[in-house]
Amino acid sequence: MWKEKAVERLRKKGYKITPQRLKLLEVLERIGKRHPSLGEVHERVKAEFPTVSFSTLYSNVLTLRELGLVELFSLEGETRVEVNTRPHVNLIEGNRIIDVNDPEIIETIRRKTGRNVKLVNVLVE
Amino acid sequence: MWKEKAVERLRKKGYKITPQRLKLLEVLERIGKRHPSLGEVHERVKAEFPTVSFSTLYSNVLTLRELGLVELFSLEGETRVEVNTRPHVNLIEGNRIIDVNDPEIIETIRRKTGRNVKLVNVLVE
DNA sequence: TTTCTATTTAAAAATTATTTTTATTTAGGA
DNA sequence: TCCTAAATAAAAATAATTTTTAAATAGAAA
Repeated sequence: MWKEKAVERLRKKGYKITPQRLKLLEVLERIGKRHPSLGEVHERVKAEFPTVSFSTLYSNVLTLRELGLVELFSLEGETRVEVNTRPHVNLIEGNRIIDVNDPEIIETIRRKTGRNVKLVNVLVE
Repeated sequence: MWKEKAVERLRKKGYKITPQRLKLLEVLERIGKRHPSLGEVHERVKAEFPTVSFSTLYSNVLTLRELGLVELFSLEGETRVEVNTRPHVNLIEGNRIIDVNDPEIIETIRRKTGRNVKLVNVLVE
């Protein structure tokens, strides 16, 4: 599971496994597929660990990004968290984001652009 | 040209062709390909028409979006302006954005997702 | 088990980027 | 030239981070 991988990587890099971090990992494992905004993640974490401040959450999300455990991207002025760090397609319609696992799309883009694709955000109507 | 099309559509919809708007259209025609942020657009406009306020520029950009003359998308916490309203691929590497006109990519995505594609933002490394 | 200390946390302040409000000015039709 | 709805500029308000700093603590070492 993603959470176990995250704990493992944090440990290996010398980060401390604090209760706040564990709760964050738990929440991301649970709702990461929804590509929550930082504010939404904070709300979810607070629901189960009310003393966690936004700045703590924020700094921990940045740590996860440095370790390659999450990607961040902007949508409508908010930062969204992407837990699926493998190249894939996000179908974005307004505020809704749907994960699409379709290697052919990724491969077509890689082949035609010659670039190493991290994430594909498709705005649809 | 895009600017002429924009003037035409503004007129048809009853919007007034103010000097501030004309300058905005001129700037967007010139630097739109770079996907400038709102702040960058404002700087460029101010360089040639110093009294234009951000709020004026902002409200005019929103008007252009309503008329389908520009698209807006977020990148690293900033709103970027997209003048190319035809479906296409933006190759995004950090702060650099490169337009890629490749109908095959668009068609592959449309076919595989069954959705009407507006814009494809590809994050590459 | 206790100590130690670099790391982490929480709170608050600061920053950045919009978004809204409002009083004044003006483009363009009559 | 006049008129007025639309547009503008300035400022205030809001939203979302990002930074700063002092206090608390995880976990290694004794």
